[in-house]
Amino acid sequence: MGQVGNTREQIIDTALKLLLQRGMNGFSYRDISEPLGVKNAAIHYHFPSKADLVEALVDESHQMLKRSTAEFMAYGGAALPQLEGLFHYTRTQIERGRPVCMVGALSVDYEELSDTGKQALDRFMMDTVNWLSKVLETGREQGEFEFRGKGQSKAVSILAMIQGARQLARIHGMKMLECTFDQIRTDLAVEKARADA
Amino acid sequence: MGQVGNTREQIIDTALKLLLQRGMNGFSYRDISEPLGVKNAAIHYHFPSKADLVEALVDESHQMLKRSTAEFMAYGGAALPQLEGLFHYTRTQIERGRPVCMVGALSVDYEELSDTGKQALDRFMMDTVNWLSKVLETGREQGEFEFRGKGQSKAVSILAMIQGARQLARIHGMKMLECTFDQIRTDLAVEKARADA
DNA sequence: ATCTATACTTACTTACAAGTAAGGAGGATT
DNA sequence: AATCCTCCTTACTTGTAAGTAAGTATAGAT
Repeated sequence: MGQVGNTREQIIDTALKLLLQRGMNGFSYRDISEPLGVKNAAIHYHFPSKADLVEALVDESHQMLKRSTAEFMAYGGAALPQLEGLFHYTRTQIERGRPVCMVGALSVDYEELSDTGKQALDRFMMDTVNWLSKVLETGREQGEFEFRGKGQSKAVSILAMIQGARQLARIHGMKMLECTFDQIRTDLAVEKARADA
Repeated sequence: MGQVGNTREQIIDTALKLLLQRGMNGFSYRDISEPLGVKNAAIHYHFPSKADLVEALVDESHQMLKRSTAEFMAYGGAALPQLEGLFHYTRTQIERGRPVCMVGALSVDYEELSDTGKQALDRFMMDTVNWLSKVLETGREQGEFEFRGKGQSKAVSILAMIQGARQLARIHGMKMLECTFDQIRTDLAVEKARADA
């Protein structure tokens, strides 16, 4: 009892899984406290209201993805490995008990979110759009990708696709996700790389 | 009181909006009964458990889309108007108080669904994939569309995209949806129709 | 006229969720 | 040595959700 900051991290880890597995109204503080072996009120100590908790979880998700995209940069300036990094990140999240993404999960409960929660979700989303937007345009300039329209528009559509595919995958299996990843690759591939009719 | 089958339809209409606006655990039988001016138990009379209700709502959504896709056929055999029909259908659903789609909403609560509910959701999804798959392949054969990969794969990715975009639109406004529709059009357009770099 | 099925209402039970108030235990601070 | 801050626990309140059992009103069939 009383380890520095340990409980808070464990709460976030447990609550994040619960939120993404069951939705905002599908879990209670009890579902968090029981597996951690603490009492209900301990959660309220760290996160007075559920709105506070959910907001922290949005920020946590945002930071997690940000840390990963920063790592993808380490693969060099190439765009394709960064896109593949995003695919791999998505796969890993599912394997780690987070079947759907934060934006997908909370879009359903959107009207119940606090104002700051809504803002945090919007920041998360737009930040990701902007990152992918740059990756796509860089990729096109460098001759790695081929696509029509603006980078921003393509980025929105690809993120929508991944988010949707992750949900389809929960219902009909991982092949829905992999099939979508393949379609994104095929759609972006430069002419010579085509293999189909 | 006692009009034949009227209450049941009103329950479905009200509950469908509530489910898509707030998610499966975001509304109660009271939220349905109060606006309809009936008592809580009246809902339980028609739908003994919430699992029964949700299953009926999945079927209702499925039938609604099926009726619409059947109407799109009346536009003639052309593929593009059928795709535009789907876009229009999505827009109309949002305007009518159904911001996200059934598959997107329930994918979050998937593990809480009854077995028959899961099956109904899967049928809905795969039925839609198969319909769009045919539209796309017909469109490609007729020279209306141009795309790489299999029709089935492209259909999955487009449906994932629309589902995701509908959720993004709830958070960041309708332009997210329209931007995605435009991207789908641009991606599918035959060479001569290109307008961008 | 009675019966019966449908479509409810009244009244209730059980369970759990969110949140709070007050107190305790331990380490660090003065 | 006493105090204070952090991180909890105990014990509670209030509200609401799901579901049920038993009764009632009405229409149509017998």
